[in-house]
Amino acid sequence: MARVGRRPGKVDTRAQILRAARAAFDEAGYAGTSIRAVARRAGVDAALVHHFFTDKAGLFVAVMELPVDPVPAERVAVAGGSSDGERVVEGFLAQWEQGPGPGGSFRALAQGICESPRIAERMRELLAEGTWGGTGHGREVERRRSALVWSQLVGLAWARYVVGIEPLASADRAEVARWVGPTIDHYARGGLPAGLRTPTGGPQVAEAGS
Amino acid sequence: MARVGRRPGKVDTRAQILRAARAAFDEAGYAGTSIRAVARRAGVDAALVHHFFTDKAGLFVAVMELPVDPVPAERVAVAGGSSDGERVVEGFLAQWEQGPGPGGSFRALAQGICESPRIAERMRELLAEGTWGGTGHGREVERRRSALVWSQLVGLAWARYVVGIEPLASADRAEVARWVGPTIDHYARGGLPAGLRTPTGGPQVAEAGS
DNA sequence: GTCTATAATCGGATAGAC
DNA sequence: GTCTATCCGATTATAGAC
Repeated sequence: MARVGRRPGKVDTRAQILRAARAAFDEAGYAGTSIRAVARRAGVDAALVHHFFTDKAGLFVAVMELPVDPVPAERVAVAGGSSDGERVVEGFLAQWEQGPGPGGSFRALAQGICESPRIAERMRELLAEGTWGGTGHGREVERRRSALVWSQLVGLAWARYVVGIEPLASADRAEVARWVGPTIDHYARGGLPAGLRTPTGGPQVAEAGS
Repeated sequence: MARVGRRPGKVDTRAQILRAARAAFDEAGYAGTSIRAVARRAGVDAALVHHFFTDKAGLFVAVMELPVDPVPAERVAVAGGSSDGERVVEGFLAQWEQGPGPGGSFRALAQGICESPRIAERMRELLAEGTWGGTGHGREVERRRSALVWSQLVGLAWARYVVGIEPLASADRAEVARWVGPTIDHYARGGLPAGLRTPTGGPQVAEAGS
């Protein structure tokens, strides 16, 4: 009874720093965000940030850990049986369009990857680890498919959020998904035996599954 | 006669700064490169760089102006009649693999775009202006095609050069081109009338009409 | 046009007291 | 766990002498 609503004293400082850092990275990017600024925003001291996350890259990696997973969409695309490209694209985009800034998190992530080799490496790990669930056959091909899917998704996000190329920047998610979906399908499960083939051919072939 | 071989006294200082800046950006990225470092490298004073290019972003934009054109490949893809996707991809990659660092220029460019809105805007301009040569019909569609092509190309470069995702990072250019080429073809001239269609299907649909 | 010197900040990181 | 104080390094930008 008395233990029910136990308020976590001061447990939230770390999480608070994380939230502040995430917001700051979203707004100002990786280089544009200082540890001091994060601390100020979180209402704590800068040294605290340090002794929690060691250094700036560590903080960034920690921030990226939980809230936004850069891979799940891709995971779905390759591993899941229902590789509906459109859904994958829409989900991928939706994930980055939660916060206030339009795709601010993506910009921050991209910036971080550019600047810190450590972050880039962390991304590689994430990608590699999340790629194939249990399928042991055709490792090489699966890896290739996964990489190709990811390349298109990341390029799309880049065009939409960072550079702002029209009509990709302003179009509806659903519309963009319609444009890019087939490519994802192609990469994820299109036939590319050896000499390669052209894109899937999808819907026009009666029930394309799914 | 006497004027033939006139050596340009000290005309090369500006160009020298540009070369130095380009090399520096390639190696250390945008944020990692200081104006001072550029000046040191060029053998001139930092103030000179300033009074030539105003600020860091200006220098970067100037650097990007001439040596590497981020769009020509795409221009070929959309405008040129011979929209050979594979060629486009290979040309695009080859362009970034000239210098010492593997794709260092791309990383630098990406970093610059991330950080400086001004650079991002400059990129937007470049993209927009280089997109359609003289074709006035189907502006909207052409723009979309162009944007999609660019999204895939940039995503590929990102995966290959910046993050280093395998097998995209180590594979031969030609091989990567074989993987991605069909997608470029699809975006550049695949049929997507209104309700959209799925990837080209290319060869199997006789003359796709364009 | 070119460079020296310096101003004015601001960044990350550490040591050590509460 | 938390914060104060501080070191040290680097950067942009400017003022002004040759």
